[in-house]
Amino acid sequence: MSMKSKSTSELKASIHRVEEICKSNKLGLTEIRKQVFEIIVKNNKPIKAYEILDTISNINNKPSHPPTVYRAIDFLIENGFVHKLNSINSFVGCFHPKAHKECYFLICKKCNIYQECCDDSLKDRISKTAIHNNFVISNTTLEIEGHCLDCSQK
Amino acid sequence: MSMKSKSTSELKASIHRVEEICKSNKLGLTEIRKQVFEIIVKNNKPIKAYEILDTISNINNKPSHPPTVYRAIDFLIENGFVHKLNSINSFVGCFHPKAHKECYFLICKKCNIYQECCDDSLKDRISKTAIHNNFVISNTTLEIEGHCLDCSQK
DNA sequence: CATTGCAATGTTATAACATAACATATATTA
DNA sequence: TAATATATGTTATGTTATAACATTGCAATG
Ligand SMILES: [Zn+2]
Ligand SMILES: [Zn+2]
Ligand SMILES: [Zn+2]
Ligand SMILES: [Zn+2]
Repeated sequence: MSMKSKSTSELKASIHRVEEICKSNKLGLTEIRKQVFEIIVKNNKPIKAYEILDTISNINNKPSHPPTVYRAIDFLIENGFVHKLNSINSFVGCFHPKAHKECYFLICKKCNIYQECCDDSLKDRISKTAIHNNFVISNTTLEIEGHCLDCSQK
Repeated sequence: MSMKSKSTSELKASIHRVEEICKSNKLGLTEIRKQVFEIIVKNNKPIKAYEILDTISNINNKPSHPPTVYRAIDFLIENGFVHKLNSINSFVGCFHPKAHKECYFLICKKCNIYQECCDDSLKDRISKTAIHNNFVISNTTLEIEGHCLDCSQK
């Protein structure tokens, strides 16, 4: 599996999926929340909150403020549509929302492309480590930084 | 293995170990760097940069500034004596510096105690995931948040 | 023993990331 | 419609981290 960016149809499907989930779960996918989600997924790479802020300000031709963006992000994260990458203070779209609670990531330091890598074997291994330490997991941050195939060949 | 805090003798050993490593590797363990390391390891729990700043200002009876603390932290991280927990913007001491490049963590959200959990099986699993994705790892953030045994029983 | 170079620290300012608090608007629903 | 809840606007501020440049102290070189 290479770390290519998403195709237009994948993006559209992803947006549509979020709309459907919101509809069937009676979640208010407001204009702002939808805009923020689209900005994040269409970016292909992890995006920063203030980049989203600039983008949304440009789109709407009027300045938005940090709380607007952070609130939308909070909504999207709470519902599993977006993840925060703590190691780089950035946000990415989830391409399999509701599939599982946690997602793990590969992040290329060179081209900034990222990839979700949520194998079960990894999940199991983390789970076993927790059990071995009598620890009850509530959430996991796994962010693997390095170089993707393309970038390590250059 | 429970998540108890370190004993006084463990702390002393940890500080002594860093001194020895610096001596034999000709690393300048200056007064400030030593102070910051001691503040971090003696804290037992993840500590924030500005808490270190306050502590060091009190100890020396004169105000220190952010760059002073961040520079010391950088030195300590570079040499593997301290880790940053990205999920909580905090710093912890390493109790087996140079043993391996990456450390993984269990962090109790209730009592804030943390535990390094660097099993090889976990490392291998992460390594396999990277290989499977043709990805070359440079550094890994694995932070498992939840509740320790004591806190989940309360 | 200058002088030069370098590593570390001091200092000031500001950048980057995030939230508090309260006002206003918009949508539900009684 | 009135009451309630949900979402957004707005201002200000809190928190985390770094840039940039001055100063110090110490050791290598001539
Ligand atoms: Zn995901
Ligand atoms: Zn790449
Ligand atoms: Zn460690
Ligand atoms: Zn605990």
